[in-house]
Amino acid sequence: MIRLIITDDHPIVRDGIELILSSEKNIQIAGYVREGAELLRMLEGTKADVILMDLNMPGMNGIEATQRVKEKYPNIKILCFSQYDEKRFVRQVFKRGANGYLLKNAAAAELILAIKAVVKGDIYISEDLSDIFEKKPKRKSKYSTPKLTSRELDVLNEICAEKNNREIARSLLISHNTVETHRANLLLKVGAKNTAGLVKWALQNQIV
Amino acid sequence: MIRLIITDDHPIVRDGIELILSSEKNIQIAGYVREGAELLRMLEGTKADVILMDLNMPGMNGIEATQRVKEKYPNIKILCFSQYDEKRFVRQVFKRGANGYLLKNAAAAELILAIKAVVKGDIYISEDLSDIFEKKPKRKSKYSTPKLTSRELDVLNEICAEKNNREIARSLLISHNTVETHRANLLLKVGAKNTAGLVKWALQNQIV
DNA sequence: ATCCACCTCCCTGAAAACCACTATTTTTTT
DNA sequence: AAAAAAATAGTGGTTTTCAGGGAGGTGGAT
Repeated sequence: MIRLIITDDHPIVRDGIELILSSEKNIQIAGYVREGAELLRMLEGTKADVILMDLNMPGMNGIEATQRVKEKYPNIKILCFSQYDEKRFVRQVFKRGANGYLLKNAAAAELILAIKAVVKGDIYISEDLSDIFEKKPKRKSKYSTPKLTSRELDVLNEICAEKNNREIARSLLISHNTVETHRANLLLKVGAKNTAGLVKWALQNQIV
Repeated sequence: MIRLIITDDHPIVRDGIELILSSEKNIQIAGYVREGAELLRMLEGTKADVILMDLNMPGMNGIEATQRVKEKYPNIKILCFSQYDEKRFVRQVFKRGANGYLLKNAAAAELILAIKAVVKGDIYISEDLSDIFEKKPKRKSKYSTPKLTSRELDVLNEICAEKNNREIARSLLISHNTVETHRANLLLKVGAKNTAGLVKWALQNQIV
């Protein structure tokens, strides 16, 4: 029997999942919570095998919740469930230990498939997203803040100073191509999508 | 018997609504479509009393669809159904003839209530939204950042969420040109040079 | 001695951002 | 009722970033 906790702030979604799973005899809904903090509280008293995790929630969001749950209960599988198909969420969430990523426009059958897959120990990723992982088996899921090299930190600092690549190149005395390489590596390491993400990360991690 | 068409691109949501309405004998789901154009096609061959309309859809969005439906079938009631953070569309949809506005985090009972209300001819609006029709508390007084308009704040928020102009346009349901205008004004007002500067300012002023 | 992380540099094509305008409509204020 | 502010949308252009490749050189660790 698979015990499932649904984490989503929309009752409609919960009901939808309930309906879909009602035909599945060996999946049992062990609980329903609206956001991350509530989930952590529930886990103290309730056993679960898998958590269906919405990413966009009020209070503690799904990304943070994924990390917290995995820190405390590494055996609980986490299947992320999101309407956003952006790469950055996928990366971030897997870096924090998620076991699957399902889009909300998935069909009913796919939901059941995905739950069973992650419980079995597999990684499940929605069709539309799988291309993201084909290329890079490189960075294994180390859910710690990525370490930046000193040169990358230099570049990040300059980016936060609102400089563009050519200006950065001039002040670091390197080619603008090199700056672009560092920038690309930064995006990858930090899990950002663009400059906005880099600056946000830098400020939140007190780099600047 | 109330004939209902559900317009939403998430199968999960449809299933949830189905489950909630299964207990209601006099509401019948006459159809299910994923976006506006599909809805219009369906209405040519199917009778309906009320449409539960998601606002944020691929293809034709709910605002445009509302207008089109009302032009052709003024008797069909339209109950808009949207995320909490799409409050700003309330005015727009009512201007186009909507009969109700329900948040997606509404409880099951509220959904049934709302459907019945609009069919009866009433206007139904979610509790959390009624304040919109009273007076507008100025955002600037609250946030001690008198510089930005509320729409600019919306855009700034989305920028910090690492979205590009087209993505922002899609989620605010405006043209990407408009987003660019807001962005240009933001750069001017904040005194930033580029995206990096905007994000830095936003974080330092606790906008996000 | 050789593997590896890091730094360096280069390329292309596409997407996105930025700039400088004009201009209409809607909403709020006076 | 008029004026001001905000929100909307557009044109047409330049610059910058992004996503991919590849590739040579260094210095430290195994």
